Amino acid sequence: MNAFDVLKERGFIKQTTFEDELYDMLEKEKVTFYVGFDPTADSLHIGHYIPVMAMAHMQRAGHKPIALVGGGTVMVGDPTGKTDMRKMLTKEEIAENAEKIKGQLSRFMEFGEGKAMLLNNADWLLNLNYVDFLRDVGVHFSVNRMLTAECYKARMEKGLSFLEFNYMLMQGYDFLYLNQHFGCKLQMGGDDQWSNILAGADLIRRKEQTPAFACTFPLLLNSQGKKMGKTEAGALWLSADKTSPYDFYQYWRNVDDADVEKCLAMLTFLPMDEVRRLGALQDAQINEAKKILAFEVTKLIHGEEEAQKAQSAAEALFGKSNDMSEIPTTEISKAAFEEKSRITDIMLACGLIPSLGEGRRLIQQGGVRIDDEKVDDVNFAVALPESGELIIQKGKKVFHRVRII
RNA sequence: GGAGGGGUUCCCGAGUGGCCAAAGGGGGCAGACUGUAAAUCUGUUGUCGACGACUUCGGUGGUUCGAAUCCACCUCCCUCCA
Repeated sequence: MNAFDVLKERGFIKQTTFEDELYDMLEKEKVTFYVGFDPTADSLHIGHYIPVMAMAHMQRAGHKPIALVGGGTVMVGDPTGKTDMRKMLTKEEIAENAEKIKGQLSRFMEFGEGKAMLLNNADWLLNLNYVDFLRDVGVHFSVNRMLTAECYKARMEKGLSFLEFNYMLMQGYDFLYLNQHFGCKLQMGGDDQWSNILAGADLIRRKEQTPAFACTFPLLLNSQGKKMGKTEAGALWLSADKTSPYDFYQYWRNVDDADVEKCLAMLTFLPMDEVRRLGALQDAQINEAKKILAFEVTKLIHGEEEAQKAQSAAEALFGKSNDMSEIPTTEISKAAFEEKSRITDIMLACGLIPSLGEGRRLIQQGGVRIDDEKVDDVNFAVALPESGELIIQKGKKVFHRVRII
């Protein structure tokens, strides 16, 4: 099956250039393509996962991925769709983030001789000569045309610095560089990158007179058009330190009915027949599909063992099983417990609430239970449990174990 | 460089001397209803030893019994002109 068909069927294709030509090329040859990742944080989040999955599908179909860490381009910052200029990171922060992201990416693809490659554009961007670059690359860009690009619209209102205006040229140059040095012919990325990707493809066609293609993925939006993967704590991260496997699992277990099929198609490797079957389930039955979705995605990101644990924890709390072993747990020393045994203090110590006032509010509204007993006194003093542990429930879905040591 | 307009709580945005911990909306959290869904309705949303106290309205200093509100300086942003 042509890689393009696979991606299309699973909903990965948003826009492409010269679709027919691209299709033919993917049919006939092993295509080297690249996707860029900006090291703005020290972990990838779920938004990056769409491209990662797409790369994996491409690799399975026999093509050669290049994962490009934007260690050079972040120095400038992509203004696309942003209303404000991004906070500038120091060179040290960027280098550190780039390293961590490299580590994460290598879990999702096979790297090595003849397989996927991992590059950092800092290696060629940082030492560019300004005048040479302008004469070499800058001549091919029309400011008039750039200004009409959709991606700068938000900035035409609030202002765009010259620094950021150069971002497009740098990303375009990346593509050219990869084309010249590695025969890269296709750049893929989130749909917000469309303008930047086109810039590169055009640059190659102009300078090298050879074909180059652009292809974008849809952003992961829920049925209401909002970006998915946002939680109270911010983004849904791929690293276990930032988003625990349990929380990660719960996020997918709780997706909107309308989004289940799309998520299964894009975030898992389940065969499409199965995806369609699960997505068609109605009413309460669709919970089955959500369980599978949550398990599969958690497995891909955190491994089978963690996925299993997250699933048993969820079943213990919401369902039939009594296996309570995998709930998030906080250990409190006996001395500390005896000193501060007020329920709100304990919740604060567990990180369940940001302040005592918040805890008080929760209790007043009947949202706190200890070992399934509703707490109705704000100053309730928790008795030292004989078993050495207790389960605090916050709201309907958040469970936390306290173990006295 | 010149002229004008602004910086308010998580976000947007009211407030122009005491009645302001600060309207309204968004978002968040909780309750009801449910399928660990959505929609809807209700409550709540600075902190704390809590009918009180403390910290908050870009920063610093001042006027005043009393300042988010008035004055001075500083700083950042926007618009127009150069």
